[in-house]
Amino acid sequence: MDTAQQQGNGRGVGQRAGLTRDAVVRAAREILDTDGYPALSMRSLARALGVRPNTLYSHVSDKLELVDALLDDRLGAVVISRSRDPQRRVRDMMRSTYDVLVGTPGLVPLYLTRQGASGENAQRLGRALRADLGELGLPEAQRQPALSTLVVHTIGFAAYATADPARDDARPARPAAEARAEFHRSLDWLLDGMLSRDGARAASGAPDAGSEDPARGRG
Amino acid sequence: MDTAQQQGNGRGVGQRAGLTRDAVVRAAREILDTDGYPALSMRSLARALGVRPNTLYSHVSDKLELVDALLDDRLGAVVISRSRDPQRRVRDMMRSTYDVLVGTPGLVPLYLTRQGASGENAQRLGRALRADLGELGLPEAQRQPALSTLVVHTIGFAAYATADPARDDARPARPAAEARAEFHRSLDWLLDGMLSRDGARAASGAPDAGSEDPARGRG
DNA sequence: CTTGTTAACTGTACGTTGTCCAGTTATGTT
DNA sequence: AACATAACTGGACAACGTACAGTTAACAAG
Repeated sequence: MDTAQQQGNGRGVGQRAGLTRDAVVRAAREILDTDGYPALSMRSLARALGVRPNTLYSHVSDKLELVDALLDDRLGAVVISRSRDPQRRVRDMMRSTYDVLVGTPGLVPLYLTRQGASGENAQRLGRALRADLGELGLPEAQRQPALSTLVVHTIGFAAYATADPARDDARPARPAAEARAEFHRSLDWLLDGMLSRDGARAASGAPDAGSEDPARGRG
Repeated sequence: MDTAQQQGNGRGVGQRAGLTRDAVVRAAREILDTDGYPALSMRSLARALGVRPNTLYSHVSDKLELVDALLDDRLGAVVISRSRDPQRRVRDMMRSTYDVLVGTPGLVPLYLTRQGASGENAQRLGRALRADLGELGLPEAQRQPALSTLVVHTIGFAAYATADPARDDARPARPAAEARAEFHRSLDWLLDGMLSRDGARAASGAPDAGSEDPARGRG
């Protein structure tokens, strides 16, 4: 943090600004926190760094790569629970994930689009959760499905909570605390269903025959 | 369908093309089906209709409005289940929703962003589901939360299933049938947890004290 | 059958985006 | 002290959504 990121735009051609990939990601995160995702463009980011837009491509190959870096970066803020009860651990980590995601609204849909960020932090979190699910008695083969179920559910709720409501209808934009409580409840439902023997039965051996063939899209 | 939508670009100024808002939406849906969401721009849509881009603004106020129309349009393909068992009805409708959503990959994240489309079809589906949830014994106050839980969960899974995997890692891109089965299982879990008395207890009166304060994002 | 109003269209253009190409030159290596 | 590397600039391209000001076809009213 010695020579970098002052916005000194009075720099001639060939003069270095001392950027690093990390500095770029960090600056992007700052824009994200301050002005939200729509305000994050390669150009605004370059401007914030006192640099021409194309310069960024020396440190990041793509906007997509930058976004991926941001996604995983965020996941570093999720706390790995240290509770004694494994179910409580899972619950707390998912709650924490939700809170972190809701903290950066515009980014959330991208977690879905990018299949949940496969970076370092994501893997660390995934390992912890898988271990806990194993400890909770889920057979090996069901752990990964259960994990992505939890993750997708959580991201989905975060995305929904941070969505801007449709412009035309005047729904009063439900407060964040309420959305959070709703997520907590649904998470309990999901965990209950997932971990109860009943749930296991319904999942594997339920009479699926006689289903009325729920038309796979007709348009 | 008499005078419209042939791509006769040899039309002078002031000459009408006979467009209607419906024709525009229909053409947009076609582009969506054929070439996917990224290929849908106001300009490509105009090109497909044999018209200049700004013409579209006579029929649609915005791209956002167009997208909203498309979102709800899609939901029209969801089949309202007629099964005898209300839980089966709910399950089938959510499954159908999933199938429909997966049918238009690029559109799915927008359902989250736009808070699930509040158009005519969405409301029809919502009414049916709420009624069934009532029939299943959920108290009035819990129906709406339960409904959005189901919806968010379903959209989340559809979004995840249709996401293009991160470019760098070579995960073998799990087949669609597998993703579908996974969704079915998770939906059963969720319904089980939601409708069991156990679930109700865990949701309302569980000892939430003593939680280790799952840090709400630390930076 | 004329007249006037409305709204569907075109032409043009603005500002924005991500990204590429061809240079320049500071920096680290030999 | 000469050289390779890579961090930068200048400029540009193709695409995007959308606005403004015209032209004129279609329709209602007289």
